[in-house]
Amino acid sequence: MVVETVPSQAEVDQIFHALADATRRDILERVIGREQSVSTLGRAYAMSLPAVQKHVGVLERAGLVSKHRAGREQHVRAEPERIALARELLGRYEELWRTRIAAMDRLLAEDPTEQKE
Amino acid sequence: MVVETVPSQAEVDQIFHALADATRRDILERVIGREQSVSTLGRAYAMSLPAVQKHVGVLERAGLVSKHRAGREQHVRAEPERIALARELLGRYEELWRTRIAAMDRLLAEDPTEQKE
DNA sequence: CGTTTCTACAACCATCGGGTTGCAGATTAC
DNA sequence: GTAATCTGCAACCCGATGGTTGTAGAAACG
Repeated sequence: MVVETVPSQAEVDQIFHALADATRRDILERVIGREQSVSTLGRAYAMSLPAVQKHVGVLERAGLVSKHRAGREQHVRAEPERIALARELLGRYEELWRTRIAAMDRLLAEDPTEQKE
Repeated sequence: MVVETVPSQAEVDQIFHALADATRRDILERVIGREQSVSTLGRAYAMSLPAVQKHVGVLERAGLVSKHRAGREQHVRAEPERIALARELLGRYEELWRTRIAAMDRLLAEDPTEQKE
């Protein structure tokens, strides 16, 4: 069963903004289905650790990952439901597209001379 | 049949960045299945026309809309395939998630004492 | 023709984004 | 206790973004 909560525009902004960076998408890929510590992630990229921390922070605020402390290290975990939500949002556009196209076809079939404004 | 072209990271950046703004998402919604001129779009928002033009430009560079001149006015049209592409990209994450989870389950079933590094 | 409308582009400004370095707190290892 | 590791945060730099105003070209209307 699909969760029916409608996220705010600001939340949607955050989700897509978080996805609009190759490093963040790569981090997301790495932690899907297998948690990784922040420092482990940090070693994977040619940038400073604070930079990676910031990326994780952006993903976390978007709800795409969550952090869980395990001793002195912090584990990053993907949140698949949030990813699914983003996909559903895009699905709405496609649904809207089909609806509009269908409506247009129906209109043309009913009365080819009329123009809907 | 699904088009199998793999977009560059920069293209994916552009696509998600274009989607990370409420005004742009609204523009996209408006032009799905029904073209609209730039000035018509401009009248719909509480901002200057150049601002709306810029938003359309961002959507256009991301491939989510295209512009077509009709006399003196320019019509903006949504590109549903590009939206579908974005959705498929997110679908890859979910697929990866299922794959990883399945692999983990299989590993645990085969040898519960071993820990994969 | 002149006027209006639709569009485009340049310049400017404030804010944000992604990167850096440096410092400090907690936890683990020795 | 001391040292090493993992993390977090603040300050800073610079390029990109999102908005503005102003100017100008091209097409439609009178």
